[in-house]
Amino acid sequence: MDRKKKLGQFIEACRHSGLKITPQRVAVYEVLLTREDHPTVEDIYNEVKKKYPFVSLATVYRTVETLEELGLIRKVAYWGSSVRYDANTSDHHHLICVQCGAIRDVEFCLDWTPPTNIQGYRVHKYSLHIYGVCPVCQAKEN
Amino acid sequence: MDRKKKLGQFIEACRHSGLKITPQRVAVYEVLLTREDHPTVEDIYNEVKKKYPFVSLATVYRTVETLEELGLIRKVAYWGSSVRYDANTSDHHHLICVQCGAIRDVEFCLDWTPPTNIQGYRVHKYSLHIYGVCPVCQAKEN
DNA sequence: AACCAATCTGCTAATGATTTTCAATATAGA
DNA sequence: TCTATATTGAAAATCATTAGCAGATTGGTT
Repeated sequence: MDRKKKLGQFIEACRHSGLKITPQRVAVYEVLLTREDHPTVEDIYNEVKKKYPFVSLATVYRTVETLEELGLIRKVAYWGSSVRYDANTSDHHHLICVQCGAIRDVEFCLDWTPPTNIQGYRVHKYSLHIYGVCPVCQAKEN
Repeated sequence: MDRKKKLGQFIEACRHSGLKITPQRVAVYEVLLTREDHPTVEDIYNEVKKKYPFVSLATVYRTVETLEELGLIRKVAYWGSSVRYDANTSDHHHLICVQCGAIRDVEFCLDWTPPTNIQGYRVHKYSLHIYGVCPVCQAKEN
């Protein structure tokens, strides 16, 4: 579906910035396009390794940084100790499990727009973090 | 003002949990009660060192963990590489500078209450993260 | 189809933040 | 004051992330 389109945009963005299109880069971005759970770099690495067993963790770190600079992915403010990434760069909110750290997109919008100036800060954007217990962790409680 | 009261609650909580009341613990909590900028552990350490030059960074790490377990302080979901702590455990929102990472409390409330169940998550609470450029960084732009 | 310059990659070592280990010390209750 | 137990400081260990470098790939040229 629009995964194809997104990959096309990525190729385009690389060309535009003089970046080379390597299988590793494509693979990293594909993993991010596929997953809904806001994976860590380690998660992405494990996924990419299935296809390219020789890929290096350092390359995955470098690639997510590149993708972020291209504006194709975002860091997600997180709970645990590792950074998580999100290929959905449109405005949306997150649902965070306080037990296991799972992060999902919230499927509704809050129709609220912040003032452009709050307490002297020049405001860019906002995001809502909703904390709770995910269905999987609830099941474990019994 | 109610810093006294909060310290009293802390003493009480320690007694209740069989934790000893040490000058280091009190000092760490006092720093957190005083500061409005959601300091990192390193920040707290530097502040505590003024009073107790021999304090160890490890002790500060241990103490913030203890305080968090007691429910007296909270980790703040963060942007940069170090965890930041907040002695304000009531519901409130944060204003984050995307340049320098400064975090301030937002002085207004959003009168919105999330549903108690969202996409299967049992919702506890939420917080709003507003990103922008703080006055100090704006001044540096000139 | 082979060439070349520039960019990338994988490996390894370095860094920064946080946690653990452990012997010595301080606290709280008897 | 005495003692059991929790806590501390200092140093080593761990985890996530970044940097350095030599060899391999990419993409534009012949």
